[in-house]
Amino acid sequence: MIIEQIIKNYSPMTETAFYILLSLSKPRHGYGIIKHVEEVTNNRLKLGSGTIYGTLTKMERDGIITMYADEKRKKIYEITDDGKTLMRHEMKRLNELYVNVAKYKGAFE
Amino acid sequence: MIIEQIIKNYSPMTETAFYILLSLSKPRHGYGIIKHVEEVTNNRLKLGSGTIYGTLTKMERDGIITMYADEKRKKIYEITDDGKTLMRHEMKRLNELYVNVAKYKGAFE
DNA sequence: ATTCTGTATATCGCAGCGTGATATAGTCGA
DNA sequence: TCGACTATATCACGCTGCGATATACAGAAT
Repeated sequence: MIIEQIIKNYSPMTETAFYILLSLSKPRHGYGIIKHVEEVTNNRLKLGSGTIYGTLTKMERDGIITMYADEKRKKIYEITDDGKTLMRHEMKRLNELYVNVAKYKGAFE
Repeated sequence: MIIEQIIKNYSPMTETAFYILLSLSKPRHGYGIIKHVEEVTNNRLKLGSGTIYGTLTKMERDGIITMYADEKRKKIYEITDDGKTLMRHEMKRLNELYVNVAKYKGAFE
């Protein structure tokens, strides 16, 4: 899958997809990602099993992540270069969002 | 609809829902929201008609927004107090996201 | 020994959302 | 009068996140 198509299909990224890829800042397996997401969101976000394994399968199919190691009871994934490009793109979008939050937040107080 | 239920149902907010509510920092009608979203996102985000009118109907039903004026060809909406509470909640979440972007962005360069 | 908690993955159907297409209609300038 | 823009409404489609369900191994406690 070409990178333009990937960006189109994955933007705007859901919070779930974003935190899964963020967790792959280092190689991790599904369950490890669930725990890492809980950690960085202070237990706010708890991913369901259907979410994590479904998303990982889809992301691997699309070339955003790849199998790093397949241990007996752990499938460890890492992010690909296309996945990193996608994340940089998404982080730019989040920056825009943050700027607009700062600009308009007074209207909602 | 009670505020806890609203927050649960609308979190995490989609980018679309967020920019619609952000546009209601002042009273606006559907088409005006579409144009305002294009403006604040530098033409990146163009809401489809199905998105805007469907979302506005749903938000009004849930008490997040309310009819401000019903002119001949313009239905103008404004955000309610519950809608403002929801936005403050969402903005807090976006802050968390932004902090994590800053923390991990080096891993994707 | 058994039971409970935690680790680990997979699949299914449900509900919700964003979207483009389609329809309708008024306005204003070329 | 023709096109571009304003303005709203509804429909079916595809995708996503989710909880439920299933399976299975490990270690600790009773």
